[in-house]
Amino acid sequence: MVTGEQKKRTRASRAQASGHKTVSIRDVAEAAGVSVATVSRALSADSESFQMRAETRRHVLETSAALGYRPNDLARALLQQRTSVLGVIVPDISNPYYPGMVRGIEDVASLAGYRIVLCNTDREPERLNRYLETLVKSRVDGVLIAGGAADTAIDVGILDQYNTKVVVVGRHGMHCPSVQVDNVAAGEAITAHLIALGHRRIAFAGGPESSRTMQDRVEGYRRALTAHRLAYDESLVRAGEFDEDSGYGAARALTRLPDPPTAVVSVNDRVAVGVLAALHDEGVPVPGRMSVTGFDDVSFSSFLRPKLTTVAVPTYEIGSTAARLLVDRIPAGRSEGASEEDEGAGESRDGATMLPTKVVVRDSSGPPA
Amino acid sequence: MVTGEQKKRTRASRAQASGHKTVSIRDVAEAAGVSVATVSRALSADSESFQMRAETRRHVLETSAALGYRPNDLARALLQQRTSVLGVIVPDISNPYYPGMVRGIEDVASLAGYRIVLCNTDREPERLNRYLETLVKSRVDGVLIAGGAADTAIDVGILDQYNTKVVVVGRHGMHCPSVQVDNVAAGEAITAHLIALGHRRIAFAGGPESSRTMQDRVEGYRRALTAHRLAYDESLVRAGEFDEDSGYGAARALTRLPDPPTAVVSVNDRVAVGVLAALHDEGVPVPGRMSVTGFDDVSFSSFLRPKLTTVAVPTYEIGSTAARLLVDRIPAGRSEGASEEDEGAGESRDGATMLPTKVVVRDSSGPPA
DNA sequence: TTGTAAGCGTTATCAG
DNA sequence: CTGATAACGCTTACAA
Repeated sequence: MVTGEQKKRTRASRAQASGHKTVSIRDVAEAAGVSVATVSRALSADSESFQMRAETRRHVLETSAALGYRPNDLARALLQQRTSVLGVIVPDISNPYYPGMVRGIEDVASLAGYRIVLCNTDREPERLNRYLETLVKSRVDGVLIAGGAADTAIDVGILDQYNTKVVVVGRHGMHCPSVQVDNVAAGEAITAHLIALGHRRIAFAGGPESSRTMQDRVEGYRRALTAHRLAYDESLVRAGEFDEDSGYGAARALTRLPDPPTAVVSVNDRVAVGVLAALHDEGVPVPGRMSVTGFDDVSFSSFLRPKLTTVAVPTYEIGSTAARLLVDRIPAGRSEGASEEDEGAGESRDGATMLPTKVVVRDSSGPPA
Repeated sequence: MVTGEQKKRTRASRAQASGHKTVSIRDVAEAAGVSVATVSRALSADSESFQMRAETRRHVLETSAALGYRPNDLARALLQQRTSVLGVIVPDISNPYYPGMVRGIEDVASLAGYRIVLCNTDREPERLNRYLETLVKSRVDGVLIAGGAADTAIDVGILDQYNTKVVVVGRHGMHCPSVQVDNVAAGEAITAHLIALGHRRIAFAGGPESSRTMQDRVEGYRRALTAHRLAYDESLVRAGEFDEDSGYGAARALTRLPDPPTAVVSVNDRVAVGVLAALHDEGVPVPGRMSVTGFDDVSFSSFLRPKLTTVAVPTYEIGSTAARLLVDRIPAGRSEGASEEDEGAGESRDGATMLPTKVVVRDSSGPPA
């Protein structure tokens, strides 16, 4: 009795002092004249599975609604040891490659009952690790790491110490599942397309050398050259950023070469836009005197003039696939461990799920002059 | 004694059963041979403010590190009544207007010690409200709502019942602070630019009629017309989506009109890209026979040929400003209420912070033929 | 069918 | 200077 009164007074006074009134399960219980357990049962997701008088349930539901009660997910999470939160780490959401992917992630996460917390690393390993630390402290159920130095000695230890599942997008050195596109093959394919058109001097534009994506696409470009017995000329590979400016600069430099290339494969569509702009400014007709290709196939690619030949990369699917992979790795019940069964269906633990890319031939590529 | 042993056994067995070993403050306490209170103090952020033997602190810190202990933010949040999480609601992160804004939000949130959870509504009020519900249940400290039916009877009640601060981006009918750009004025300015160039028949392309942003930009367009005694011709206003396709379709329709316009203001840059594409395909020179303007000034605008005349909208700043506004509204201590003082410095409760836009004249606009 | 009470992992308030 | 212990809000055996 006395205890009850005290508690009530505590809550009441705090609420009064702070000027607002977040209602808890106990408030509902008191108002409805039942115990908190009963309220919990009435409001539980699988309420039906409990044996209780329909009348009681109805009454509790009504009171709860009347009071505007919202169960505290924090308390629940603390108890159940799962937060229904996924960490999503990307280099930079304002890089057009990622929004589609994040959308894919959020869509399946949301459908599966998860929220996502978004982190931007700017490809700085230090930031990556700081975010991982934060995410672990907040006990997210899983983390999805996309691009940006995923290799850099990520402290996987802390992740699985706290039972945090991980899925990586892209190539990496980590011991965990991943979703990838074969950028090497894609780079090779788009370059081969140019070679088939008759090009012999082909340049490569844009992208930071530290990026694995960039490295792979260049590697593919290089392989295509080699496969067709064409020389790999370093002066034709212009690294930079993933933006228009890099493309612009690269193209200007390229056209000024004593022996300029007849085609340039860009590391992504933004870079290609820059290339196209520079070529336009230099009065170089595309594809007449120079063929140009992009990578990713973002929305505006087919609206450029000339329409951009590019490699379609299914960013949305990359995201949704990765999210599904992650969600599926998270044990359902509150304290499952590594029970053998739930890892079923040929889904390998550390497997790389490869998604297809596709060369989309449009108008910016054609035979050399 | 007995109780202690029991507890220990419980933890141990659970850990064993589940196969992993998330370490708690009690584990650290036991390992270090001190009480949990001491551990908590040693690890507290303002540890220095506590009176304790340096030796003890050092020892605790070491043990903690050795065990790989990561404090559980959930427990802390439950106790302190604040999660350090911000909800961010946008129509669609893959719409290029939002990534920059979200980046701005995340940057200041992160710096202020907040994480952000991202939600996409696709402008569906139902989804908006479902997300709000979720966010409140997870007890986020604040919510940032950008665009997309922010008007639609948002249940503000539940928000401040659970003491969740809100900031809105864009015009709205809610009783809370907001960050806005004056889209009406901007629409008027860009249209005026065209009029000053000598245009008399000016069209408007793209954007869903349900969008407030669209409505405002059209309204500005209309006002400019009226101010200059030009007729507002409904057949010249082609609604659609915010994408390239809408621009393309609108432009084709416009050029086929018996008395086609000599200029078209697009609701955003993506639409403008579509317009440009259509005009190119129709053989209509820009700006020779048709001037085109965009809105937002996204990264590629200055790389289009002709370079796009547009209205620069500071999306990053919109995000960072809104986030700062929100963070500043969240009480620092754990259970502050609406104490009068901390609302100081002329920062009005429901004020609209207006951010400037700027007409950027480039090459896609010029005098009519 | 419903209630009691033991935690989940912290921090803060008292004592010692 | 350090240690018990009571919350925070919820779920779930176990009792009644």
